[in-house]
Amino acid sequence: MSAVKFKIEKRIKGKLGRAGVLETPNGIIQTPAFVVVGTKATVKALSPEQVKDLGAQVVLANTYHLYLQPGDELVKNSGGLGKFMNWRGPTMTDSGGFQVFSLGAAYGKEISKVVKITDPSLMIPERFDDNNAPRLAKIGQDGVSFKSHLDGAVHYITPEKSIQIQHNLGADIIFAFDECASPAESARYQEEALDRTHRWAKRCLEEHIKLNTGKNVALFGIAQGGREEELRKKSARAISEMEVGGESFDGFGIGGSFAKEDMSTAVKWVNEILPEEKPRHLLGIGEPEDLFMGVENGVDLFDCVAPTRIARNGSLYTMSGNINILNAKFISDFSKIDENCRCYTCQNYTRAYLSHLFRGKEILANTLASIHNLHFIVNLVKKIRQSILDDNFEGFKDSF
RNA sequence: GCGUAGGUGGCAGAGCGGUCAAUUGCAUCAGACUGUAAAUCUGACGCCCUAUGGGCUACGGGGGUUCAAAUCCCUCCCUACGCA
Repeated sequence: MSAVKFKIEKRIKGKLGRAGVLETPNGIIQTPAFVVVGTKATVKALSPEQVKDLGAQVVLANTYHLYLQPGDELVKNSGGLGKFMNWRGPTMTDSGGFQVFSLGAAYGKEISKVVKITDPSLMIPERFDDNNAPRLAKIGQDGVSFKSHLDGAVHYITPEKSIQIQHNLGADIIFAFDECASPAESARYQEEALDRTHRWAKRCLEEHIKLNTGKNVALFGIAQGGREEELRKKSARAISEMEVGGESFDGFGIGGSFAKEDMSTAVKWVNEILPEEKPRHLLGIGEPEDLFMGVENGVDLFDCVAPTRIARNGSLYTMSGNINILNAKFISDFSKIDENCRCYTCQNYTRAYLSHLFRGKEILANTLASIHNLHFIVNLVKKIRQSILDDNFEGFKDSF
């Protein structure tokens, strides 16, 4: 029996998209939904009340970060992630799999999970010095050794360890420990990494079943496969069919790197295979246009650091594109960030004031900007959901 | 009035004969950011042009020494501190 209940309420005709309800022990999530990222058990610059008020339903924290600081045992002793950070609602934790990438192959390089260069041969310079390039995460026999970015201490994380940590953190939904392979890696490596992720997924499931007796935690498996159709489909099949003693994953994450152009096809390949009665989470994706793409292709959950990160750097979402509030033209612009926005920031402050706060490096700038961007994204997904219920997804998408 | 230390690009502050249109920080002007190494990072920043090159004007003002001066000398102006 699954720890979470997922019910599909309505589908987009002729597409994979759907609107549903995901029930967790700590509350329900109306999907599609945007999961707000609170890596270190805090949504940067915001109080949980502010996160709630802007419309967020669920937050996602990170295994690697909380394991290093303050430690998963401490979070457990405090009563669990939700209690610890005073978030009354559903919670999730990522497994640390992304850090295998961000602190490993991507460390010190200009590669991220959304690829700019679509010709793989042009990316070879990024991998030529793989063995010499400094990195904080190295893949070992049956796990990954992380050199802490905080103090340099080495920690070996295995799939079992990640699951143990996540059970200690105590979120409602946890993820399998995977390898988010760099898009700059060769085809052969992608295949190797995929097999490794599958082996790890099995071990995660085994460990989870062991630890979940008498508990009610949901484990999502992660489909990888980079940009290759064959690998994507292979992974979707492997993860959805994976079973240990009759038990399988409660839902799925779609991980790995994409190019903007082929993100939709990649997501489609995967979601056509994943069992439709279980929820799917597109990991780390969440620019406005990506949300339509994801929902249309069957994604139920998104998370992304972009809204909060770019907010702290002065970029703000508007219906007519991003603005950089630090630009000189906003110094004495007394209009709202976005004319029709109903967020707390737009209801009470002007662009000129935000401009002033950013220029003065006032911490309130981060708070007000984060509220606006999160409100924009969280509510955009809510509107998309409503459009599905109203049989008007295409219409809403076009109007946006 | 005398003595001492100084006057350098928006600000602070290096440089003390050629490699100086001038280190660096801040400010300014842009850009980037997609499972958070992130309140971070990158670029531009005297003027002009046929612009990975060329020209012009510049280190308080004026004059001088030198092949060559932000750097040395003279003089004037200004600032800070000390003494009358």
